[in-house]
Amino acid sequence: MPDKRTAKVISITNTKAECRDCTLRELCLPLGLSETELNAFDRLKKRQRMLRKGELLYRYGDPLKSLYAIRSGAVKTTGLMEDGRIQVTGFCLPGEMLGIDAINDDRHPCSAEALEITEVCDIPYLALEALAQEVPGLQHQLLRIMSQEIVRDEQMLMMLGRMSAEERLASCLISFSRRHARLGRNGAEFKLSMSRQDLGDYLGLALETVSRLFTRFQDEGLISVRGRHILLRSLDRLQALASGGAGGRSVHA
Amino acid sequence: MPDKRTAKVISITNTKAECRDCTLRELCLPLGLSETELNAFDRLKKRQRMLRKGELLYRYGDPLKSLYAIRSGAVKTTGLMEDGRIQVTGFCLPGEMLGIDAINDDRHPCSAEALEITEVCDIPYLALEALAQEVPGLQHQLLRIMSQEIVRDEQMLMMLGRMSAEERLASCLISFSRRHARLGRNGAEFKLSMSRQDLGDYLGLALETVSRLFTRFQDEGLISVRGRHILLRSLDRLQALASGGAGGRSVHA
DNA sequence: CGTAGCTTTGAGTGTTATCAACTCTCGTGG
DNA sequence: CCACGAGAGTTGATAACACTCAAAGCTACG
Repeated sequence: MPDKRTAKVISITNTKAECRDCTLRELCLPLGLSETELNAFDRLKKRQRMLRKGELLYRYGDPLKSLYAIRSGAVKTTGLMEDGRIQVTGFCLPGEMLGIDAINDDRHPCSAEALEITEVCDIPYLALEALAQEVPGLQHQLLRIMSQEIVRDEQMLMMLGRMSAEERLASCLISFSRRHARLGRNGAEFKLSMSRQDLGDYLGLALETVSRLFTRFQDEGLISVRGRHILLRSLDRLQALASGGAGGRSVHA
Repeated sequence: MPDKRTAKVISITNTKAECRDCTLRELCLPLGLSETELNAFDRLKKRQRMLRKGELLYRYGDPLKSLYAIRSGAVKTTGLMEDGRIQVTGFCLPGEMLGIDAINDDRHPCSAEALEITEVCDIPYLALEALAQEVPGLQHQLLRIMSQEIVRDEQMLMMLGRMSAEERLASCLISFSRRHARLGRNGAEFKLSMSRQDLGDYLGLALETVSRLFTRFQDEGLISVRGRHILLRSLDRLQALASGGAGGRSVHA
């Protein structure tokens, strides 16, 4: 996958990164920091770099050096079972953080792979923890983000444990929609950066099932699909589906 | 469920609790704190109280006041779907912590219910966060515990997303075994404090499936079951089962 | 323009859910 | 001490949802 010919084009790697100038400031780790705190945080030497599609940010077992923030693009994190089965534990979009599950024992318990050209921001962890000791707002924000990750995982547990295939895909689409909207993009129309296989490995479904569901949702007028291009046509009915509502008909709660 | 007659017996509630005297010190939040740090931590006013079977420690939506550590007994945490379906997101045994998923937005995103007589330790959260700001070891330990929770949830995702019913129950039994052993108890023999229904709601299975699996495991000589009393007869073969090994035969890796 | 990988679609199967009846256990009160 | 009842657990029959295997259609990239 590494391609020699484009290598020098990517030498934009290892630029210094400052949050004060970043458009994602208010969606990312620095959210809620005061002016002073933000300045302190920007003294932390963060690195910005670029990953090509398929490149790994870190790999299962790697020692924890940094946490990562996505600036653009998309990343999937995958856990591996002994017998080779894969579970995608999450997709990361811009403004979201990555790697906090490594704090527990200083090693990454999963691998992270870029799904497209992706800019990430390295935040050296030891320095971050030290700084959080000084800056109350930062400690709080760090704890908050970790707690949020736990909540997300628990919602995912609910999804995998108790939802039908249909409900899972509907929830997933709604989640993507919300996260796109958060970035100021159109929440009703977006391009998936992951394959059907990845979606299946995330939702606990076979890729064929995911594919069939896309066609079904389209036939029912819920969405339009062309390959990875998605248009949500009825968010209401999707939402009803996602929460176990009666077979896709919209429900007036 | 609340029973007037036993009420005054339970008035051991609201005792002050000190970690220095607690046998679980090395398994719980204070793990790894220095003598000085532990003293500082003990200045935090923690409360000890008792829950009877069925009592709720907190309920979905409650504001975050404290984190909780289990001293004895067992607790289950449950998320609820709009249509009433339940997902048990975890079981908590002594030495384990509870409530950290509430930090994200200052409300508990799930309910916590005692499965038997249970002693818990209230750790007021605001004071804890403030203290963590002063005591580096404590901040670190707090971050570590949260990260650990994320790792656990991710393993659970793998389980629900990719494992068969058989593999799920085997993993679950092994997990209980390890956690009992950690407490210095016999890891091969223990009493489940939860119903088949609870186990099903945790593993994403119907209670009937759980029941059938117990009988099957027993027939195959993997375990002995009498109601909630479990004896693990072949940890090796269970382990093989849990990791997708060939139908229960022991595998020489 | 060809090829490799991704996606769709179909047919058949299997695991697990659901529904229903029966049994066991344990706590309660007679 | 025994009888009773309720909740928990077991077992069986049936059905559905999603998986697997297989093949054909697309897309995108070189």
